[in-house]
Amino acid sequence: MNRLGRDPMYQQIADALRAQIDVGSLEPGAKLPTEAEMRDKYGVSRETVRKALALLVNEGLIVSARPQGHFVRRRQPMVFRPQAEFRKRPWSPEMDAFVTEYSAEGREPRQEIEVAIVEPPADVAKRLHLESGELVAVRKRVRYLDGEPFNINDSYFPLNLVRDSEIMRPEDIGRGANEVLAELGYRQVRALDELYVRMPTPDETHRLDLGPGTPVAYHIATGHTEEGKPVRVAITILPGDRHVISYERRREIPSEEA
Amino acid sequence: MNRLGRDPMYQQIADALRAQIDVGSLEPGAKLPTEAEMRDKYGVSRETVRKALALLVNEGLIVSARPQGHFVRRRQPMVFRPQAEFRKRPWSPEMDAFVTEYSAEGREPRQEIEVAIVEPPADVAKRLHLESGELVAVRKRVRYLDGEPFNINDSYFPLNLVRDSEIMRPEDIGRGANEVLAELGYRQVRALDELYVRMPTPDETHRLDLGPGTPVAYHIATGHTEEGKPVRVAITILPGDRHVISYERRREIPSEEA
DNA sequence: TTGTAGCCATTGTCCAGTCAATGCGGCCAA
DNA sequence: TTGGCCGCATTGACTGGACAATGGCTACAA
Repeated sequence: MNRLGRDPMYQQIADALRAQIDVGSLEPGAKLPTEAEMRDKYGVSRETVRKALALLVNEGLIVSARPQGHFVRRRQPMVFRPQAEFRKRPWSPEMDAFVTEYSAEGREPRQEIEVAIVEPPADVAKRLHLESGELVAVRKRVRYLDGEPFNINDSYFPLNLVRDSEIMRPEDIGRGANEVLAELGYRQVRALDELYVRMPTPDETHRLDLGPGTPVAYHIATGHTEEGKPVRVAITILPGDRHVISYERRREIPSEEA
Repeated sequence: MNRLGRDPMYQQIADALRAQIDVGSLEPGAKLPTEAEMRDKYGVSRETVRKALALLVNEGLIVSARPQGHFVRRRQPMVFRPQAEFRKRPWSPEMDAFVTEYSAEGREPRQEIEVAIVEPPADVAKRLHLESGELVAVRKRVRYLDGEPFNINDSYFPLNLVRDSEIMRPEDIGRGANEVLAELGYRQVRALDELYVRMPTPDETHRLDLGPGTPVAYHIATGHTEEGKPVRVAITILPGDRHVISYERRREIPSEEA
């Protein structure tokens, strides 16, 4: 380990550790050497070692647990399948097997629900075709698995559609909010999903108890009725280290064309 | 700005800057104060200012351009629509409008193609149901827009299906590799998409010229024939700051159930 | 006008140190 | 045995400094 290979020292140290993690000589959950040990081993100052570690933390490869040391991160994703709301059972044997493989079997789910009437955020207002000043009902849910927060799901509905309905009550709706909306005469037949990948905001970091180096998927689904009226926008924040998002697709039947 | 609000100083400084960016008083492209200016303004050492800036860089909010200073990052995502390969024209007017809004109009696309015969990575081998030792053909593509790398797309095919076919030639296939596969008797009718969100590997960072604080989506699509035989795995790496991924969904026709 | 050498503001890298915070483990008392 | 206190190893926060690297700008030369 020297300066001739002209990467900065902290890069070289990070690379060395990353290689050990990739190769498996440092397994998930394993403890890294302490900062002091690495300082002596590489002959640099502690701050330089810390910079190398900070790099890996930001890459999501390791976590620090003061004062125990640094550890290789463990991962165990669970499936998020947006299509499930329109189709409980997968079409294909492939998807069936996939969902089974990643199921959260044996883990204990829980959710907290909160309902409010608010002015919609700009992106929601736009997708619901609302004039400025029109209000929305929002059902905010935080979902937990084994006591750990797993994702945030906020569903927005135009207030004039759902006022006084079951949707306004902060309880679990067994048959689903979509079904309630359908009973009110607004059955969704199509949805448009958008997925953005970015680093979390500080608020998201806090609400989801995210470690540094954990990106999130920002999933925004807009549900439309047969007539094309948007009646629901659902925003889900999915921490990258706890989820796989999956879709199944099928080739169109030729007669499908306009 | 003081220590009483017990967040560390570098957090407070980062928060102050983040607020200015959120509120828009620092617009995309704007130059931040220099480190020396902030050191004086907040009465801390330069290293502490740098730690605050490093935070924002890792959040993807700012970039540093030595020696010009730090700047608020610009974003301009384009649409990635996996369903396009089975369905050129969107179903719904909503998706149509969405694709139009984010189109890459006026920008100049280019791609580099490379073909090789390799042992498949473990995740590919598993999805193609290959025994260990079986080889695959891989078409590696890097797509550019206006000279900037935009995404990486590697498509894997079981070698025994595509040997000597057009797929092995490192040129653009106008009608698509899927069509060639169909002509060979392996028409894909279903696909299973998985999306993972994570920080890029150093290799991806290099190939896509990613700045720090840019997460990626790892999109892995497995195409199946009518009989359920997997014939293609496509892996796409999508930098989070340059893409929106979108899907459209439709409620099933009731008779669809098994 | 064009090229170029060098100045310089700015960020990048690194050091050697101080003091604070944290949580585990062991010691001791009830 | 149990419970609480405390020491200690370890990471976190921060300082004030040094020198390197970079790229734009200016002034001067061709």
